[in-house]
This record gives sequence, structure tokens and C-alpha cells, in this order.
Amino acid sequence: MSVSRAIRGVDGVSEKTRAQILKIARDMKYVPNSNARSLAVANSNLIGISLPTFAGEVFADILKGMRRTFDSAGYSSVIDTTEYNPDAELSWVRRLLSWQPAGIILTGLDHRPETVELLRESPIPVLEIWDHTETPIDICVGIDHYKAGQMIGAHAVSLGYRRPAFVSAPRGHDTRADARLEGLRDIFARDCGAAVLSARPETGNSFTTGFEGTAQLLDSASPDIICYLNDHMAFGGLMCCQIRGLSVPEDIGIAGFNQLDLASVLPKTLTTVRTLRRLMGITGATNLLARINGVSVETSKPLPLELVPGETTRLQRS
Amino acid sequence: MSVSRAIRGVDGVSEKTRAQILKIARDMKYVPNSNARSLAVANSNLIGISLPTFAGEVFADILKGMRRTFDSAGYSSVIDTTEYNPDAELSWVRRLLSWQPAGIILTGLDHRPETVELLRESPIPVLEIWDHTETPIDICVGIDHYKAGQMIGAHAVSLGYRRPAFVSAPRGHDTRADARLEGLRDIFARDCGAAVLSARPETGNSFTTGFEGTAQLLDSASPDIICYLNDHMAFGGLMCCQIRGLSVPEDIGIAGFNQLDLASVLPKTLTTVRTLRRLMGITGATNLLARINGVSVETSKPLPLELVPGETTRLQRS
DNA sequence: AAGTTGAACGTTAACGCTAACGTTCATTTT
DNA sequence: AAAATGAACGTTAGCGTTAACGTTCAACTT
Repeated sequence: MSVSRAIRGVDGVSEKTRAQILKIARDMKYVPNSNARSLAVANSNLIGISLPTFAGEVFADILKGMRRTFDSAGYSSVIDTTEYNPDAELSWVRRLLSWQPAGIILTGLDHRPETVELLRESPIPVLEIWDHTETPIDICVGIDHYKAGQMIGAHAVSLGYRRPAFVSAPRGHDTRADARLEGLRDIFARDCGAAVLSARPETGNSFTTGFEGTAQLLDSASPDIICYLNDHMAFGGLMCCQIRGLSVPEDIGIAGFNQLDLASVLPKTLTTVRTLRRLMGITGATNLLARINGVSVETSKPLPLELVPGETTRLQRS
Repeated sequence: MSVSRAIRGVDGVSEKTRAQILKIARDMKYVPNSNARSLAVANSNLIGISLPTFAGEVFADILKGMRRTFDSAGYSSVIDTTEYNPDAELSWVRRLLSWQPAGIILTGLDHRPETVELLRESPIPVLEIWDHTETPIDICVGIDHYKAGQMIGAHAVSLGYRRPAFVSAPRGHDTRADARLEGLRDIFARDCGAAVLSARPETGNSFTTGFEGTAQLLDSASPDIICYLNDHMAFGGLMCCQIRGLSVPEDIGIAGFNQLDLASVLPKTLTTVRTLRRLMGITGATNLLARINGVSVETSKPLPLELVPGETTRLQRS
């Protein structure tokens, strides 16, 4: 026990003994066994995190905010990616639970019923991040993607756009993008009765998806504004317009989402929506830690969105 | 023991008993305890991975390749990012070792001596990925970044460029980029006695670093070709040239690295070097698994590089 | 001198699991 | 009918750690 105390750095060992123990531990290259520790104390200082993907800035930013916060509170985070597959999420949650984590973080709200049941019944705090709902599994921090879509729509309508289109990932892939499209649709339907065309190329990365989706739309219709799942797709779209000799914003408007790094060096500022991803990570992690420590926190925290008007859409109603 | 056997799915229980046990387990919402299991069997099926960062495509690609391979072999991977800080890597390795992982993966070759010592003395297989050396801690799979720099240099020299420059991250941040710069320098020094200027902006993301670095170089000198740490920086540089009214490749050549997704939608193909990151992840993971299973593998596996000539450099010697 | 105190250190059991070995008993072999 | 077999199932101990409680003993109090 003195060894255990010395190594854990708790009281009850004289400085002399502690020094001797630590020296011996070093000499014999002692490595503690976290499994035994976790077994004995019946919990771990792990936070399990589920993300759709490591690709892209969005989740990297959120993750960065979370990890910072957890690290400085002495928690380790273990991460898995689901590649947008709810079954992969479920199996990750099962595996996680077997490690007795201190907390669990899921991305979004689209889970298998079994996942929800499993988590509701366990005493482990759960954070849902990125998306927003008033009825989370436990707590949630995110943005309202439907509202984000409405914001873009309202902006476009106010600038006089009437033939909107949307380029997205394959259906079911990203439910947040679907929610934004819904918001966009509802605004256009309500305010000027216009339908929103959409293109969802099946393959490729964000850039080529944006490019291909735009090509599809331009081939089959003549939208006056195209909104994209994110800034990278919007850039792909921009390149497509450029090749086809369309001027932006004179001939067509382009709007992205997320205000990604790329946009900071474009010759024309991109119309987009700023999302506070780092802050979201920090807020989410902080709230989850509070929950873990038994402090009561807001169940549901929506983060603000900011529409950033840029030079890829008209400056005023034409 | 029958319960243990039934749940683990090993022989020695009748199908009837197994079914009963599994039913009861489900009814009582039994969750296995991995800590106890790992303690009893004195190992875990974890692979610990250390990456510099989650930002950017490069490590996401490598990771994707590795995770695929590990997942299908029944191993879970736990990941940490060091943000290019070797001390963070050391503390991660310490924490990892306390979990008795089946294997450990580090990025690059730049480790604290203590990290190397710790790993050399442990029986746990270690893979160093992304960089290449003949003398790894245990095994390694990667590319020769010095040679990559030489390839770019040789290509530039052959096209008649004589006033080279390089835009990179802050010194010490990315030792691979430093190695590439060395390769570039040595080729230019040897073949035409030209020195390579360099710019290393302190702040910002890849795009702005490329932009700022280019601005610095153009303000203080007149390079005829600028090479970049990666394609994203090269794009930043491209935008800077565009704003200053410089034509590429007529007035200045631009070369990137890594052949990133962005390049696939640019109007001019980017001169770059293709790196097989997904393959690297798969190869690395496969070799590490073999090592874990006691099968002997190549200690040191270099992956091929391919120079991709593009339209951002001259097409032939002018 | 006897009693009290409290820091320093030790003993025990328990965490949940599994390897190794032991027992049971229906079925087959002789 | 007795013996042999082997699948099915049980018992025990140990993995490395820590919570809880027990012991020791120098230093102080009365």
C-alpha cells in the first residue's frame, strides 16, 4: 500500500520512503496497470467520443476544443469514427460501455433505438454534439441546422434569388445537411413559392462532389443560386462555374457553410454561415465534465449562427 | 464459467445452455467489463496511435487505412494527437503502456530519447509511420521525405528554374517538411549552385500560411519557383500570386506536395508529389498485425513517390 | 511513568474475469 | 455389466490495484 500511495502521490507516506519507492520503481521500469486500477475503483477516466469521420475541418475543430478541455481535467479521450453508419455507432457504444468510461459523446441525434436505450439506462453521462434538440439522451450542445438552412434561405430570398438549388452528400449520409436543406426549402416555399432543386453526387470528395453536383444542376436547369453542404463543396462549385464561363455573382450566386479555412484566401469572400466549432467543443466538454462531477448543467445548449454575406452572392436585390 | 464461455462464444457449453445464458444476459442488461478481462488475460486488443494532428487530409487518410485493417482484425484503435510536441508524445506513450496495448504506432522518427528507451524495452510491437528510416524502433512504413525534396528539386532544375524558394510551417513544427527542404536545397546546390530561400510564417492555417509566406518571399526577392509544404499552402500561394497579378506558370512556378483533394478541381493541374497515404496506413497496420502475431515482417518498408508534373510549372525548359 | 495521539505503514478483501484443472454423467465400447 | 470416453459444467486461484481498516511507534501530554 505504501507503494500504491507513493506512486499515486497521495498522503500517508513519508517523503523519504516515497523517494525510495519512486527510485526503485524507476530502476525496475515499473509500468502501472490501468486495467487493474479501473477494475478496483470501478470507473475510468476515459471519455469515449463518436464522430462521423476524421475528414474535414469541422470535426477536427470540435475535437480540438473537446480534447483540450478533457486533457486539462485529467481525462483521456478515445475516439471512433462511424463513417455515418448508425450501426457502427451502436457497436462502438457497446464497446465503450465495457470500458466503464466517465462519459460518452455522440455526434448528432440520429442513433439506433438500441443505442439510445443502452445509454439512457446506463448511469454514464452522455453528450450529443453538433446538432441541437430540446430532448437529448442526456445533454446536448450544438446548432440548429434547420434554422441555419432558413437563414441562408432568408438571405437568398432577400437578395432576390428565386431559382435556388442545393448540392449535398448522398441521402442519409449527413442528416444535418438534410435538415439545412429542409430549412432552405421551407423558406423558399413560404416566401416565394419556389422549389429548391438538389443534386447529390454519389462519389468523390467534397471538392469533386461540389463540382459534379454543380455540373448536374447546370446541365438540367438554370438556378440563380446554389447552396452547398459546406465551403469545400462551394469551392468545387465555384470552379465548375468558372470553367463554364459563368461569372459569380453576376450569373449565379454561390453559398457555402461552416466558414472553413480555405475561404480565407479566396479572391472573393464566400457567402457562408459561421459556426463556432471550437467553442462548441469546449462548451460541450465543459458541460459534460460538470455532469460527470454531479453539477447540474443546461440540458440543451444551442450555439449561435452567423450568416456571413460575401461576394459570391449579389450585394443587394437586383 | 459457463456464463463466461457462453458470452465469449467459445466451446464447452451446449447450445441450449448458451441460449438461456444469453437471454438472461440480455434481460439483465449485462455489460462485460473489459478492464477485468484485460487484467485476467494480461493484454488488450488495443492499438495505440499517436498522430501530430487531426487537421488535414494526410493523417486522416493514413488513419483511415489503418483503422480499416485493425477493425477487421478485431482490434480497437485509440488515438492521441501531439500537436507536434514530442513531450506530449512521451506522455501519451506512458499512458498507453499502462493499458497493455497490443501495439503502438507513432508518426515520424522525431521522439524524445526517453520515448525510444521506453518502447525498446517493452515487448510491445511498435510501428513508425509516414517517415522512413533503416533503423526504426521496431518496424517502419513510410516515405523518404528527403528524397521527395530531391525529386521536386530535380524536376525544377530540369525545367530551368534557378531561383527557388520554399514555404513551410514554423521551424521544428514539422520535421518531414524540413527534410524535404533539405533535399530540395541539396539538389539546387549541387546542380546549379542556387540557394533556396525560405519563408515560415508563424501563424494561421495552411492556406493563410501559404499566402503569407508567398507574400513575404515576393516582397523581399523574386523567386522563379516556390515549393510548398503541401497543396493547401500551394493554393494559398497561388491566390497570392493571382492578387499580385503574377501569372502562373509564366511569371512564377508553384509546386505543392501530397496531391490533396483540393487539387482535383483546380482549373490548372498542380505540380505536386503523390503520396500513397491510404496504402501506407493499410501496409503499416498489416505489418504491425503480423508483428503482433509473431510473424516476421520487413523491418523497414519505403513506399514509392510519384512526381506529378502539372500546369503550375513550365511544361519544358524555357 | 502511564496514557494519548497521529503519522507512517501493513493486511485483507474485493473489483470481474478467465486459465487450468476437477467433477459429473449420459453414451459408447468391451 | 463393467469400464472407458468425452462433452458439459463447476471450482479455484490469480491478474494488479485500491478502500477500509489494523498495527506500530515516536513524540507529546498529563
